[in-house]
Amino acid sequence: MADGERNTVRAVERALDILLCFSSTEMELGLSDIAKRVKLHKSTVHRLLASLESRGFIRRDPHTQNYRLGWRILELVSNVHQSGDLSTVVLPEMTRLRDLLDETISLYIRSGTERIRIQAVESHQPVRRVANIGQRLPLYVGASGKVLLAWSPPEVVEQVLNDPKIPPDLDREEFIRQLERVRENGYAISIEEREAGAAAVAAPVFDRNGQLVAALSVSGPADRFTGAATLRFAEAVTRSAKIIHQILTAG
Amino acid sequence: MADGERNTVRAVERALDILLCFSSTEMELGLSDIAKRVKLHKSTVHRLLASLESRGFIRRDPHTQNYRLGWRILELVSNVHQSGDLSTVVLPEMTRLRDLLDETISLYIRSGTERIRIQAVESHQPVRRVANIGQRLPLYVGASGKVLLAWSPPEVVEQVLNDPKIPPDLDREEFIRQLERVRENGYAISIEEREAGAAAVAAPVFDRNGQLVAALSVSGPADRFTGAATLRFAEAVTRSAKIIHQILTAG
DNA sequence: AACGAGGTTTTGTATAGTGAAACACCCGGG
DNA sequence: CCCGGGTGTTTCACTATACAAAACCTCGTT
Repeated sequence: MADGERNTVRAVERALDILLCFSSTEMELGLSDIAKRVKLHKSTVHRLLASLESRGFIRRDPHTQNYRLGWRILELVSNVHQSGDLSTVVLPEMTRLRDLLDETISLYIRSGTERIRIQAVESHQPVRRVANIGQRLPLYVGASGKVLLAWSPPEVVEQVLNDPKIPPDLDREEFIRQLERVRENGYAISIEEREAGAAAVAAPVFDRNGQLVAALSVSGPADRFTGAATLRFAEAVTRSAKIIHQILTAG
Repeated sequence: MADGERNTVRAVERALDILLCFSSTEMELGLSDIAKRVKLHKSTVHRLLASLESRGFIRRDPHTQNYRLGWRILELVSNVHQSGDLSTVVLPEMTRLRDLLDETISLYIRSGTERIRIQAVESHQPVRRVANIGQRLPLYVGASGKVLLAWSPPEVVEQVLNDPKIPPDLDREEFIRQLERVRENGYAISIEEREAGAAAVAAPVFDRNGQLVAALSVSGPADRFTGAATLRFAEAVTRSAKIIHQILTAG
């Protein structure tokens, strides 16, 4: 349904692709910039931008006249999270876990062949893992990715391993064995696997029906994720995942 | 340019109107619901929703199959505010003011004939003003609205007073006199003007060129906004507005 | 069974969306 | 001065994309 190839409106998809140009670190973009990124003619982009601007999703910076995200996004964001939602319900326990470990706590869900960080509580330490809510990351790398795959149906693992973006040298059988190990351990560890200098430990969060709903992770600089600390993190994150499961079961 | 009547793409505007159905308190909506709200045929709405879903702006709740805002909004929101931005720069001072007064502090900008709350720090009190970032409100009512108009060009005041949404019984001359009074005082007070039980005091924030950029307001339950307290709030909010002006001038 | 509610699919058509070109403006260099 | 390169804005001929209506499907209720 949501594969984007059927029964959709091309003009709308193009406009949304323009909007997504602003989801990276770029703050302001000019018309030609955007046209290059989305590979459309300038005049088409100009019109699509005018449409986005007409509804407040895009605005023009008063000084530079470059395009920026509009305030309308703010208006919507309070409705993405809502009470009773997973991302809201888990926040107190994530905050408690952050206070216990003083590392950055993130909650990921799987969306297709990616994971999305839908909630985060950052460490207070000067050197910490920065955690942008909404960020999308691969599933085939990192502790949380492995947790999300370890408890997903085999078709999902297959789909991920068939993703063209996957490194050609990834050993499928070794990867499957890793997922088995994650299931046995009940958590996953990654040391500088996705990003140099960064490490994480993640545990699965199950809902009231025993279905995987999210991965809870603690992440930070790799030099703080060694031997005894890693085990301590694993215990704590696993315990919190169970507490969240109880909350979801009771709620 | 951004009046939405020229050189825009109708399909895109329609899709965005659908997205805006979710900006009120509605969390989930069905196809027929949405079609009624935007006054389009079901099949059109179905296609537009599929387009929004293809890019992650809309998702379907796994249990109810109703439509909800997608996670993509989260991904964008971190780019609406950015360091160096007004809404980011003022946050420490707003937090300090909230801690001083223990009332909700908001920052509004004018956008056309409306005001938008672009930043907020809520009171800790059990009964407090709730402040949703991104909310749009009229300019012709409320302390912040009057502040934003009092320092706007006359054409803007004219435009606002000609807005069809304005109450027919609004006394234009009295309103103009109120704006003059606001300019003399250097702040505005509103008691149960926009909303029963709620009151606010607001002061103007100027940029380095002496141009009005925002209104800083303190708001809460009306019964806490009486005589001496109101004056105290006025002094404090005006002082903070000046501090913000200094920050903007220095930065 | 019929009916009404919800959502999904199909289809003919005309108009809405498109891209290319022209235009406007700015800047820097010769 | 002209030229070229960059930015953004406007116009217009053309056609295929977006549309709405109808049909269809499922489910629950009477």
